[in-house]
Amino acid sequence: MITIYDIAKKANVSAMTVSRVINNSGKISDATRQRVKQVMEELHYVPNSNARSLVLQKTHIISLLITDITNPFYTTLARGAEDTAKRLGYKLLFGNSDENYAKEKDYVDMILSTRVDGVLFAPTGDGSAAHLQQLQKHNMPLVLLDREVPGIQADTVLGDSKEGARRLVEHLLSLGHRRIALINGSEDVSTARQRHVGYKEALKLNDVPYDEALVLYANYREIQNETALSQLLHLPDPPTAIFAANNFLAIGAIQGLRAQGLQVPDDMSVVCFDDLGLASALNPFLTVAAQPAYQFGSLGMQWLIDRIEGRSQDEPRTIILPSELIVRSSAAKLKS
Amino acid sequence: MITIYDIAKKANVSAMTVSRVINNSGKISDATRQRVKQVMEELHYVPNSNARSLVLQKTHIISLLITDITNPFYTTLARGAEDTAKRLGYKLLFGNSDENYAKEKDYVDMILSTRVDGVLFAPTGDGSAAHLQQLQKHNMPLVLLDREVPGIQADTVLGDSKEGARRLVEHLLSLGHRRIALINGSEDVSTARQRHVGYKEALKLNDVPYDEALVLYANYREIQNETALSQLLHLPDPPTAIFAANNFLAIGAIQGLRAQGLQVPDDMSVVCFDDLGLASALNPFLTVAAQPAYQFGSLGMQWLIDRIEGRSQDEPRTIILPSELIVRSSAAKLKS
DNA sequence: AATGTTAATGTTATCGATAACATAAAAGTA
DNA sequence: TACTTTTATGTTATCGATAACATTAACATT
Repeated sequence: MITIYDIAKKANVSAMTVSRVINNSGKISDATRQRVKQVMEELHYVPNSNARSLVLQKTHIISLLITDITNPFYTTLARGAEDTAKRLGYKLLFGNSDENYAKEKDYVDMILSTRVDGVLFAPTGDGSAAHLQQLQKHNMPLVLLDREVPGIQADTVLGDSKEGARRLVEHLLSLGHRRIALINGSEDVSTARQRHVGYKEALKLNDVPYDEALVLYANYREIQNETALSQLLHLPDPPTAIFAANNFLAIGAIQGLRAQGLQVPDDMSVVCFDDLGLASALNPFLTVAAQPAYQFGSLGMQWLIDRIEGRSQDEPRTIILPSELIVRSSAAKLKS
Repeated sequence: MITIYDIAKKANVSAMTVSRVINNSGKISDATRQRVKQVMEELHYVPNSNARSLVLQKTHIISLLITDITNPFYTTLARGAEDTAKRLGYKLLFGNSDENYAKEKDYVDMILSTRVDGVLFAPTGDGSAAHLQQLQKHNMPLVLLDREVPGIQADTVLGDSKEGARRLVEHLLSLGHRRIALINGSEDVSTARQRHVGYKEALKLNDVPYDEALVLYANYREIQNETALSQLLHLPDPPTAIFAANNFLAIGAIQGLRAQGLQVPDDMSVVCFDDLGLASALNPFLTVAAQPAYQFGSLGMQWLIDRIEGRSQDEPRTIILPSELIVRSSAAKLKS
């Protein structure tokens, strides 16, 4: 590989002069600048950012860790993060934890050893606390996305899980449903807990009794969950509607219902959190609380870079982004 | 940040000894090994991979460049690439060119300056040749994904665009359609050209005349293309079926048809390349030629690492992965 | 006992860049 | 003219790790 020394020799200057040309720093005569630039062109010189990072103590790389690259919520978020990073002169080192603490830990080690400038972190769940502490111990600038983690103080971009859940459930209530099941993510994840709270609130506000038997905790990625579903369907007084805590759970539920010969929304209404990207474009079917995924990424990245570049207050900021209730056709009036 | 020198001082050894402990190289007494390890734990030492890369001339980073992070084909591919990279001890530096040559160029510069060990490259189109040449000039190990680029010799993982197209069109022909439109990606992209060839072949084999007016070249990401569509619909003898060259184009077409009050498949049959991920799970509607996206990524990564680690022959390999025709309900028998 | 081996550790140079300090030549000033 | 200032460039040390080459000390061999 070509180094500044190769350039320096061929242009008859010192390496330092080459460095100055590259960085446009110091004073250089036009003649040498031209000459150096020409040699760089000729030899197709590309600076070695490892060497540069070593002296500058700055990589201009930001790590983005998400939990599921196949979920449109996260890919849209990633796009927001990427666009903003690029605009502000940072590269993205990308990781996918797969909702798996062991993978997440590996990525955290990688992040630290790569000496990235900061991390956009969508935690797997409360168990991410150890990993986040590790990052903070090393003073790694950090912004949390989508999920809070008890015990961790950091800039955080959240969605309005409670409020969104309340509105989805109230939508079902307004359609006449009284037996509404909640198929939730893991109890270990803040959004799942908040959606549960919103669900209870909606029931309470409308004087509908809360029934523990209608609430299931699964895993946000568990597309198929036959047992959970048939458990609900075999209750003495089964639900007439399902509130799924995210898009994958909703699809899993709908597939399960179909497998049992039940139609949505005729035999069962279904609503959920998070829109479906392409799927909704093709077939506007699911009634959802759509979160501003792109904004999660772009705002989070903005905040992170603010911190990296010292433009932030000391105390962490938190924002709760509103979601939008999109009423489509997967939930229908209760047949009396 | 803690360095090996901090460890060395506290453990009363030289930096070299610490390095030996870290890398398990050379001979070290159990006593010192223990002591050094303990100090590393205490100080939460994490090696600086920039420094390491500088001496070793190896980053253990592989760059993955895709053209559209919101397309399920590419996210699934990314997953395959990531899983394989991780298994073989490499990290992923991720980039999204957005089907945009300028962005692609920026990423190529980034790739070179980061001194990654290799690149998995899904090119934007024939215009990527310049970027690929730049990489090859620097001897960067390279595997091309999904699209070939004229003039570039490299390991390449392709889908069977021609064959897949032929089968999709023959499926439409078998349903009685004779006027079949092709809404294609840009002529600048090898897959679009191959799909065009497959389309023509199918017609020829079945003695259906080829009509230029039925063939449109768009852009793989152009979800909405009203003019193109109405152009087709206003032909003297309009098509009864559409073969869209990828999933996005199909969705765009279907949306456009709906906007005109036309139903799929009743008023128009639609088939396309590439499955839809979630969308198909929710609503098995589109008849598609599904490509093994995960395998694109995992095989490509495998090949790339083979090259990086010197386990490959000199001459480039090419593989063409078959696609699977999934017949669903978006294409129906022609009403006579 | 003298010498050769081996095991365990240390020293120095290096990767490719930049910061900080140094210097020579040109230009400005008294 | 002598001296200061400015401009353009060069030298050396440094970032944090590892390779290659020392150097001890302990042990084996004749």
